[in-house]
Amino acid sequence: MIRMTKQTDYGFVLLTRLAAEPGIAMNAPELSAETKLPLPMVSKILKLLVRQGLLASHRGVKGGYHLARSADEIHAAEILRALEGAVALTVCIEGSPGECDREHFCTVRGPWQRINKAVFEALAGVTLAELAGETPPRLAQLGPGLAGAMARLGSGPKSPERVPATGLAGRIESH
Amino acid sequence: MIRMTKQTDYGFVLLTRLAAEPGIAMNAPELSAETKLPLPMVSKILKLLVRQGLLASHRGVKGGYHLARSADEIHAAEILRALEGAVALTVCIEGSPGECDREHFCTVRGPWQRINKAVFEALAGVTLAELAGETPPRLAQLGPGLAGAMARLGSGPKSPERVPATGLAGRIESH
DNA sequence: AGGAAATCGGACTCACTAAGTCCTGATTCT
DNA sequence: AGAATCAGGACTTAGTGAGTCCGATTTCCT
Repeated sequence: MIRMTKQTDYGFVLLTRLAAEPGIAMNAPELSAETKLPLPMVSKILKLLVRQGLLASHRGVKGGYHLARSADEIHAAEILRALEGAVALTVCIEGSPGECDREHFCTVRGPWQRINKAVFEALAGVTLAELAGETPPRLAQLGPGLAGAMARLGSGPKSPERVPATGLAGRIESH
Repeated sequence: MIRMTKQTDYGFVLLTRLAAEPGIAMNAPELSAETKLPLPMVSKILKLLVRQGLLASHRGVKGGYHLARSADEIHAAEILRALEGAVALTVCIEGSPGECDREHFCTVRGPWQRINKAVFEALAGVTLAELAGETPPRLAQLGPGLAGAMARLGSGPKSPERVPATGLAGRIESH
């Protein structure tokens, strides 16, 4: 089952939340409260996103996080790479020779590169703005909001089952 | 780092090998020897592929495995689903309502479905025949052949480092 | 100047699952 | 009948994702 990690899942939720109100900075406790994600986790991911250049931070009392760039300049592939370290299935990429012993006679190379490229382009074609776009900021603020479902998942009676974190991470049955 | 499991990686190697000589059945020890993959693992994966309908098996002394269908009727998405159980990143699929609490107000749904679809189509667009296609069967038989690189990887001085099995499983840096 | 409230960076534990092995039984050919 | 093969589990081990926590640093406010 190929799926993204919870960290990435959370990351999308956090970024989406921040993108909902451009320019406004939020700190970790605020984001944790709104998304119903555990604070240490939120903090960890925010730090990571800063290091990866997707967020900018401001320290101190009135500190917080905000998007490093406009939400329509950040696409899903970038977010995935920042959080997962990389995106897809094979190592056979044009840019990295020497990684694969089979390079010289590998017949699978071409098709896999095609697959990788298609996957990457699909991910690059979706911006954070689109992901957050239709959310009325009001809803996100008051609501269950963007990560509303997490409340239920988070408050369940100690249920460490294999429930995808936000419901984002999961699977695809053919179609 | 999103990547497929070794099991899937191995599965592709085995299927590609079988596709290289259509109609000819091979048993688990033969496949293990040619691909340099550990026999128990090979056996395990072959059994799985039979259960998933990609391979057909014949028991007994002259038993073995062969493709259940023509290699150009099997595509990568199918193989991935058979081995990974599922293919991609999100659970928000049209066919499965109720899986996600956020369904009603989820703004991320549309774009993620687009991503999922694109990924799936990329995978569905590559057939096993293409993956195996350009391999001269001769080479696969004598050669290092399709899984030749595994010899080196498998015979290394006890190195359980994070080396991708065949070099197939790995990552994509943007491009 | 000093305290409060943030972020930053890292080390750490725990649990789950992928990876791999092995054993027993069922089937088929010679 | 016997040998070779697939079938279907149970089982062990190692790696990593998930989550927590702490000390250090920076910044605002009084």
